[in-house]
Amino acid sequence: MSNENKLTLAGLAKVAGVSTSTVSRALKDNPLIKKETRNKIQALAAEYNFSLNHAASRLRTQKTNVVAVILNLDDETDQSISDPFLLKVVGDLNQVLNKHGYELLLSNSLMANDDWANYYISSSRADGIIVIGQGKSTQKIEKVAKSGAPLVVWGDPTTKSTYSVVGSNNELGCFLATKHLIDANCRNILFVGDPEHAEMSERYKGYKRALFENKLALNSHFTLSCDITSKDAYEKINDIILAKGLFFDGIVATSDMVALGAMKALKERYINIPSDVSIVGFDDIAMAELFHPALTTVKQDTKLASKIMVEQLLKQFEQQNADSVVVDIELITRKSVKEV
Amino acid sequence: MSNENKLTLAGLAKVAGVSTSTVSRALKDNPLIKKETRNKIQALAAEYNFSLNHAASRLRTQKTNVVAVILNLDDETDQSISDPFLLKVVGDLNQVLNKHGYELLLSNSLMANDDWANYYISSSRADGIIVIGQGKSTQKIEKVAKSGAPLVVWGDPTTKSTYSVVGSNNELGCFLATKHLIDANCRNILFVGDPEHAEMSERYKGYKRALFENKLALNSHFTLSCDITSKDAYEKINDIILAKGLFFDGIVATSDMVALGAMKALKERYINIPSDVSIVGFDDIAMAELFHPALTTVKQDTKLASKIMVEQLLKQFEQQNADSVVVDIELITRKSVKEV
DNA sequence: GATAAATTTGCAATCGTTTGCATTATCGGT
DNA sequence: ACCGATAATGCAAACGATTGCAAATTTATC
Repeated sequence: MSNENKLTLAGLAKVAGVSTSTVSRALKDNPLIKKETRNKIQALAAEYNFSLNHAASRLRTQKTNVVAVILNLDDETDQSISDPFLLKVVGDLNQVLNKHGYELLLSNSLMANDDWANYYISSSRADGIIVIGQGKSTQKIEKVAKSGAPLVVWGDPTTKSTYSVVGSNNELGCFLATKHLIDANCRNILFVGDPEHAEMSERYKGYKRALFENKLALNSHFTLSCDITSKDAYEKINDIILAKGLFFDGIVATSDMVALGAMKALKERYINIPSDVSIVGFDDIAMAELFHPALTTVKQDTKLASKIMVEQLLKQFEQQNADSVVVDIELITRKSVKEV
Repeated sequence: MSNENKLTLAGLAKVAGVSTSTVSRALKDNPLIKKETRNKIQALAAEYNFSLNHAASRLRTQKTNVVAVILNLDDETDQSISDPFLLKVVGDLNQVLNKHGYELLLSNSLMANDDWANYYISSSRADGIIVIGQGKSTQKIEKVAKSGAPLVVWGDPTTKSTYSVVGSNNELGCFLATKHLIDANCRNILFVGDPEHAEMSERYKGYKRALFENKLALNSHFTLSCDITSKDAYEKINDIILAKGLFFDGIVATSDMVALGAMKALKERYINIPSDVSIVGFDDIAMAELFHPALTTVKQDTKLASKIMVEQLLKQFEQQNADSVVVDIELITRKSVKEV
């Protein structure tokens, strides 16, 4: 309504009969100001429904209290932006950031130009950047790192980097997953995922190590490259069965969505899970246990991870430097792997 | 790195040998400035990696180019914030907003105080507000509406309101869903959802109308009140079967997550879907077709809805007023309802 | 070549808070 | 009642971009 005559600090000061400095301090409960004056002004502010102009304080303090969260997507497919796992991370981050008094500015890599530091930090839209996903190329991320902007990346923390990466131990996770299949007597294990993608390539290593340590041959036919979407997984599994028949008895999927897509393809061909083919996913999204059979998967603790990411970012706000940190993963055994 | 001597408009002006006004206009490609001057300055800006201080322009122009998106959650459970449907809407909104040059500030109703208009608009953190979900109480929303702030709500558009609501025709959606079950010869149809929740209560009406028009009795035993989470649905279905046995042959679920939770409970008891119990969901989340059996559900077109929501908001930025608009729903028949 | 008209550019105030420093009020002690 | 110390407040200069209006430059006209 009456937006044209919005009450400002100066206006409130006049009402209170004091200077703007006093009001400013009083509202921040600054002990420089006498207790009763503070109370009086705070009461007045409440009464008049006063709210600070945040744009002005940003300009003055050079602090935005905003963190930009960038969903780093490889391809322009709409699919990937709807991966429940990524969105879950966003939701969790939002909770934690809010708790620390920061707001979350959501972006995806398709938007905004390539110079993230410039766009978000220099232009003072945000105080720091959290990138979700390393993607296939870490070029843009490294550019941010080089600029010195506060930065935390959700990705693979075990690979050396100049910036703080927090994430699960992907190699270990996939090693455990593969090992679990081997223990269940699977001998022909398909790896379904995108080995070129940073995090996924670590998972691929884990897969290979498990095979190697168990003296199973690594056969390139058992690497099925596909996007990290259920749709693509569904199609690729369909195709490969059509082309080569059912030549595998286990699947390591690089994400739950991939696993679910694969399961759908199998079910449609009346291939039983887990007796014909065992499968293990990655992420442990909410849906995993709702599926039939309930999906055995490697759980990534997004809640804890979000907490850590924010902590690492806050450290950088205080000029401290922040290392990479690996978040524990856990194999959740359900029903999609046959029992021995 | 060199954050202390960040290049400002004035700095760039000095380099270019012109005034700040000229630079400011040149960067905006203002035709007031001679074409070659514009080019020269733009080139210089690129060379020096210049970026405007957005906080300053906000203050000056009183425009933030930010839209606050509030996830309006009823309960403090973490579950609901991870409902893939809601997050999908956020993702879609982000795409559309970006396309129009706006950024998305994500919030949930638990954060921020109760006076959203004050917090976001008066304090100039955002130019407008999009609320996702009407929740059980529309009090906070009405407060925003009363303040005159640009506002669009995702909810039930068929109920009268003073603000712009965009959403599906929930009554019709659930009517069709129920009708579909009746056509499949279901006679004892359970409604699973929260009739006190704004949108859900409309769905409840649709359910009741379908029963009524088909001369089926409405029995309060067939209304199963539960939260909009798979977990709660799972438990409630479990409980009710334990208490009363399998006294129903159809389920109308108010969301896909609820449907999935219910299906899990049924499957665990070896109740066949759809031959023993048919079920239809609401939303059509990505997972719906991956399930086994693939879930028949009422599709809400989030992409289109997001586009419309943003349009309605932009209208308000131009002082035009924006009506509520209903987005078409569609019954997607898959495999969770028995065929006749 | 002088003047009017059109095109470019610059001046300076403004947006609303914050904060170092100066100033004024208050208080205890003698 | 006076003085120094301490507490409480106010002054005024930033922060950096935008924009109405004035000024300067160029172009057109006779």
